[in-house]
Amino acid sequence: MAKNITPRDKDYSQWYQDIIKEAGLAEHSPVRGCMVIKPTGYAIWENMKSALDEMFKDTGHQNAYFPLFIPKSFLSKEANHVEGFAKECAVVTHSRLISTENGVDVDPDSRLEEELIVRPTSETIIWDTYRNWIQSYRDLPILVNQWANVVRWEMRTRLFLRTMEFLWQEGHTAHATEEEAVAETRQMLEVYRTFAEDFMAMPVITGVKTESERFAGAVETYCIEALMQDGKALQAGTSHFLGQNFAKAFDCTFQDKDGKVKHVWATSWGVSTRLIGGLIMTHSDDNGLVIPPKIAPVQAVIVPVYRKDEEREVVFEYARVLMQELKSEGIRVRFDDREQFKPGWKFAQHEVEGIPVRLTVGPRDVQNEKVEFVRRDKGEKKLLDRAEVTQHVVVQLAQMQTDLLDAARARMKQNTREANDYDSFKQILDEHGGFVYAHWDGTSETEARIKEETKATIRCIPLSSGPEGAGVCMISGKPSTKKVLFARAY
RNA sequence: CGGGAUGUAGCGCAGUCCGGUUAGCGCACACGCCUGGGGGGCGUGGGGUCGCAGGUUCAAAUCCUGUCAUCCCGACCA
Repeated sequence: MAKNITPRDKDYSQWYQDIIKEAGLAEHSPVRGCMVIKPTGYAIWENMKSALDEMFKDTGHQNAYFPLFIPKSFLSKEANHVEGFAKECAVVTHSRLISTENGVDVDPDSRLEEELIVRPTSETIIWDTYRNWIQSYRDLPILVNQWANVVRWEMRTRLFLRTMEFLWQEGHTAHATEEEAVAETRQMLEVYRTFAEDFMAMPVITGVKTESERFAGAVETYCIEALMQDGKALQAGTSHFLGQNFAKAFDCTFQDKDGKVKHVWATSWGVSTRLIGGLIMTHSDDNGLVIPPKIAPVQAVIVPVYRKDEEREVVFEYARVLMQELKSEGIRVRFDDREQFKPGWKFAQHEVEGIPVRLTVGPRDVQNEKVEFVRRDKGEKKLLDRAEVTQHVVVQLAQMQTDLLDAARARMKQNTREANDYDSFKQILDEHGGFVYAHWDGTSETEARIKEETKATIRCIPLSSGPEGAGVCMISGKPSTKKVLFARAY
């Protein structure tokens, strides 16, 4: 039905790229692995951003901004951190260009005394800064977030899911006690879970990462894991308890109430534009993008239908009054009065773009005081009395929001299975993909072997969901207190 | 970074194997008329250094070398 969109069952990866292109979310830049986020894609990000930002403020955080460039020496201070990021850093070595016959070249005389690293994440520069902000327990906690871009030199990239430069937010907090820092880590994980479910309509499993999947430099990494339509998992957000690792590396101490000098306890947490990829792969269909109303840049579009100029006039008037009425209810509405496109073309295009609600008005409707209503996720047309339109739209936008979450939850449930031995584990992965709960002995050797043999990784050790009960590891037969969550992942 | 594929108008493609008029088609775009409740019709137009750089040749989209980018599969990662 939709031109230019490859059906999911034919080629899921191609479908994903087609959606991004046809819905006008982003495109490739001339530089490998980077993307241009187009206005529609950026509007989605802005909506996500403002919802999250409000949640951060509500939990006591403030925004600040730290620089893009980090002195090379900073990266070497926390051993695990260095090791984790060393292989994917962009390095600035020179500060000038000179004109040549063929254009420009790097001026060899402009070599920097200390090279600069384009931040892959900001822990180091932030902790170097916090050291100066903190002297006493009275200076704590520091609850700061920043919205920024970061660069990680990736081998293989995919629009939104993994790009060399991406947009994100990174929260960095400093606390006087371990308990407080852990509570902060858990609190922000909960913020992410709430955001994913309430705004993105994307159900997630919360849990703890294993040592091998842990953030470089963290003591514990918590995460939200989502399940995409093709049965692959997506890490959608992380919240790290950093212990005193960075405080020690950057000599960040405070004098406590008891007069003793102690190292500060830290957290960091982030979500990125990767979430947009998750959003696409959670709800969209073969006709194009489907996005929850709370995140949709345009929530309702009005399409006029007319033949003659007289009809055009009355239909436009009817539509404009309706638009104002919807606007006054706080609905993001667009009146598609473009002359160059036919109604049928507009219908198809709005579906590709994922506008949640479409209202069609023609001469017949003006005559009969009706409006045609269609919801993007349902597709059925419904003729409404003019008087009930606005209320209906308000109700249906809210309903669509919960319907999308319910549908995604049902799909997650349907694609979550338990394996009690390694053979059935492999069989489930090959036949269905999805989430698989299984017993694991807790060793990284076993984890590595499973990954090697099946491509599945431990997504997390679930916090509150999933099957309870002890058993034995499907590989080693050693005791396991609880099943952990496996999947092949993006 | 290894293996494979691709790059020709804004988009999708043919032409490349086997070099030879003015590089073609569909959609989109501009203009006109008919149209308009699910991607309309007819007509007339505009738009290309064939990814880029070298080379072979009387002659290169086509052959050779290099390079950049994209996609898929691996290794690495949010």
